[in-house]
Amino acid sequence: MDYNGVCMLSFCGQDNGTIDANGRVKFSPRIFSDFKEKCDCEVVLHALPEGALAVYPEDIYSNMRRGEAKPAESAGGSLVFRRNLRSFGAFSSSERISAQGRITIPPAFRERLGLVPNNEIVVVGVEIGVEIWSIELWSEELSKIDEHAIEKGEREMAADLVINNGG
Amino acid sequence: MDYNGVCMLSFCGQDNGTIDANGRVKFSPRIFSDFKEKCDCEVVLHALPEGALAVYPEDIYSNMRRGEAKPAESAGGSLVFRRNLRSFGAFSSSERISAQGRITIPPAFRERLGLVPNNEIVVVGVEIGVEIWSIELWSEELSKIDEHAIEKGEREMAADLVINNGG
DNA sequence: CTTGTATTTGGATTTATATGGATTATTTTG
DNA sequence: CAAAATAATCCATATAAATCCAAATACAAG
Repeated sequence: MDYNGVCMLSFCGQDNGTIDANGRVKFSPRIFSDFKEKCDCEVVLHALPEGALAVYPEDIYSNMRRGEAKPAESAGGSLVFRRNLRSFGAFSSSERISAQGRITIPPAFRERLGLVPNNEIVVVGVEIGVEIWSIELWSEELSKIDEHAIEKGEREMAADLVINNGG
Repeated sequence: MDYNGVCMLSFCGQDNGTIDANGRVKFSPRIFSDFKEKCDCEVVLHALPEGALAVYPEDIYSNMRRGEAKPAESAGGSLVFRRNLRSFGAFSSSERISAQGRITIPPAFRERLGLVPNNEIVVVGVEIGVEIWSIELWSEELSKIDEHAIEKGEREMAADLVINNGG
């Protein structure tokens, strides 16, 4: 069942939280409800290079990974191919969200992402799933997003000044 | 049976471990479960040139080698082909994972890969199987993977700033 | 060929850790 | 202000890791 009768937007908003002593994160009721509905709590965790832990419903992740044709045949002869398998295999993991809405961050991912026990974290909705950020890395990421948007806007304005006879 | 009812992704994640005094590595319950399911614990070990020991289910390894068609006919006339056969022949070996989830690294592979008794190792999931790395070589490999991902991301963001009239 | 020794292999026991649930406190909402 | 819902804490159980030990095998010497 959907959350409080509100169902239009899935996986949105930001929730602050902490990682408990055993490396577990608890989702807010809203996010928990979305995962129950979309994938019966079966998710894939993927450590992103920019420093966040993505949490996607399983089918979303499958679609992302589809298109890797014939992995076995290609792995023997190609270093590029093996590195590709490594960067997805090593940084992904199937997990299940518990009945209390908690998920354990695999130890191998913790250091890398700043997601160590007792730290403050932010759960960020990204429409197709959520991302878990350490509070420090999230504020850095926000700055980068802002910076990029401002730069892009300025370029757009500059382009608008150029007379375009073809228009 | 699959592990904990979670089965979508096989052979994923990273597990730290050690090689015991007799040169044996123990797989995590997850990885062990994947091998039981996929190949009844019959695997092929293959020492990769980048310094890891690949552990593949037997049929995966067969598929990998199938790309190299008709070895008998080709071997007579081609040095490249003979060398290919040699490097796979010399650096591969069939093994069976024990009932406790342990595997013995053949002595011939140890020195070459830094996989000597009492060393720290990392078992890395690569979707079609796993790789066993010495902790030192793995952190070097990780740096290379990270560097590549970061460079790729920066180029993508830079491209997004360019005004595209065709859009 | 036989016996003694060393090595290796597999399994059992102990110790530590992680998981899930229950309880209590806090906050929110009507 | 009361009731419900959510968050935080704590604890019991289950699970996995580490250590240790015994059996089996291989090896060497006599």
